[in-house]
Amino acid sequence: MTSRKVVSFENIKVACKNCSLSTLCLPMGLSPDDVERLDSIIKRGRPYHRGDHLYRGGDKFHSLRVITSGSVKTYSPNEDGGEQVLGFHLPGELIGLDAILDDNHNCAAIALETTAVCEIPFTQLESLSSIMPSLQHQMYRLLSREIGQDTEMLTLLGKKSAEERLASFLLSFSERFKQRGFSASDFFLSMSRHEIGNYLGLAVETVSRLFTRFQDESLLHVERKHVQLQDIPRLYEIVQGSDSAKSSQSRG
Amino acid sequence: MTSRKVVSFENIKVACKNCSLSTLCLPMGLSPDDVERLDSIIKRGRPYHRGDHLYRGGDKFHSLRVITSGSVKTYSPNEDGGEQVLGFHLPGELIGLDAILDDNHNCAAIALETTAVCEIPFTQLESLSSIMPSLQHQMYRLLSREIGQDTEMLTLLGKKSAEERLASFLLSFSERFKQRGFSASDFFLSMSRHEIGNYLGLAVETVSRLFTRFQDESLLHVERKHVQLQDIPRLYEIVQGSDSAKSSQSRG
DNA sequence: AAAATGACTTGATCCTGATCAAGAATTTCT
DNA sequence: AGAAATTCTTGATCAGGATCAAGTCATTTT
Repeated sequence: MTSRKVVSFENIKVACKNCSLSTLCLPMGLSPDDVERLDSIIKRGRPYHRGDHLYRGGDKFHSLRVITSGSVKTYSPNEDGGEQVLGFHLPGELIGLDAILDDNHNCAAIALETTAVCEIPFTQLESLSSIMPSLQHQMYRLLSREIGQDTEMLTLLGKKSAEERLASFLLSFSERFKQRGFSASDFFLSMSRHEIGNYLGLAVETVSRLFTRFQDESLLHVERKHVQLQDIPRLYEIVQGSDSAKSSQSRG
Repeated sequence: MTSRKVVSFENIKVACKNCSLSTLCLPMGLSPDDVERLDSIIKRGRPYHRGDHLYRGGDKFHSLRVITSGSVKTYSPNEDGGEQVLGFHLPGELIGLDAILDDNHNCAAIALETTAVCEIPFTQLESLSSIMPSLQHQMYRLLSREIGQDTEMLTLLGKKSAEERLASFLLSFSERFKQRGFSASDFFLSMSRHEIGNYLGLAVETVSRLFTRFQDESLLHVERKHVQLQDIPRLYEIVQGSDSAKSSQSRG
């Protein structure tokens, strides 16, 4: 056996340069050399199972994390025992950015299904970004993007009706699945109705009723976690908040 | 006149090292030398008047801005002509972070009163942060803080009642004025009731009624924009969402 | 397979806060 | 100063979505 050219399957899989997510992820836009250097500080652990915490509120912050497979819910435990769901994260997405401020996780992250992640020790990432302007720039961009996404969410929670919120939620998943090479119109949601409601500032019952209504209106077909979007353009109209979508076909 | 030691008032005023805000602002935690270097890239223009835009949605992004006096509202124009108020910014606060992503302002910023700002050209800031690890770290922290603040706001809009929202709003100003050396209990709000309502996801009328009610309950005294908080501890109880505050003295 | 558990749906009712409407106070304009 | 335009307040009514309650379906346990 010639050892030089033989690489095990595992070795191929775990490098950024071989990762199908690299165009969505931290290495986005970096040169191959830079990707290699970034890769050298990344740790890949065993996968998490459904319900496992990646980190909890109060945990010491050491690493940012990128989901590589599966999905994750982040949430902020609030004083009175409840929680606010902050986001649902798919492969390629970076979590933990809010913990940089004081080296402490103020939020928690939990696996919604079997989930693998890359861990990026932040101190090392910071050092690396000092000597790699493109990485520094990428970090600024990712942090900025997170802020932009949060402000979109503020608009959603501050101004949108229940149906606009759910339509927006579904289209967000549609777009993100599409980006990742999956169907934009046929997918499984890994979170419960309760979690969707919490995230969108709605009661479970409202979410359930809306799914039923959207199905009655032929916007989608839904069966438990399996969603098939049947009229994406009209979902976009609903998100716009214009009542054009309503008036053209109101109720059922 | 000996020219060496004579410095004009203006020269003193415009340097970070002489600025009373430096402990709240970008220079926070930097060494005097580093502050000096940061200072060298900062531009200080003429003040804005009430209603002037610092930037508009769609403007090309070139600088982050720090408010040095006055106050600023940031908002995101939404499709149907309306707007979502994203924040009210006081001296020492940094705005424009959301524009790093694509070198474009997606939001707008407008002066609520006569307002002075420092402009920090982002390209130069980025170069500087490459060679000044402490500045880079500070930037990461500020971006992370912004994310944390946004997620707090998500909880507010997703879960809190109208009275919890207004109490939270007032205490936020109370804390920020206090940090800046002003009274925590006696201040002027520079924004209109309409803008408060928009920010908090409430109708103007609701905001107005809540002010009246809070006054009836001796939580505060309000006259137009002038607010005097009379029972800060109870306002904190209200924010907690526990109905302890309600039950102890309901309505008036 | 039966029972238990938890997730989801559906229906009935209630309540918070929106909307509509009008008047009062303040600021701006001429 | 007087008129006009805003902003703010207050009252009356309405509605979207929460809450309460019960039942259905799916999954897990024994």
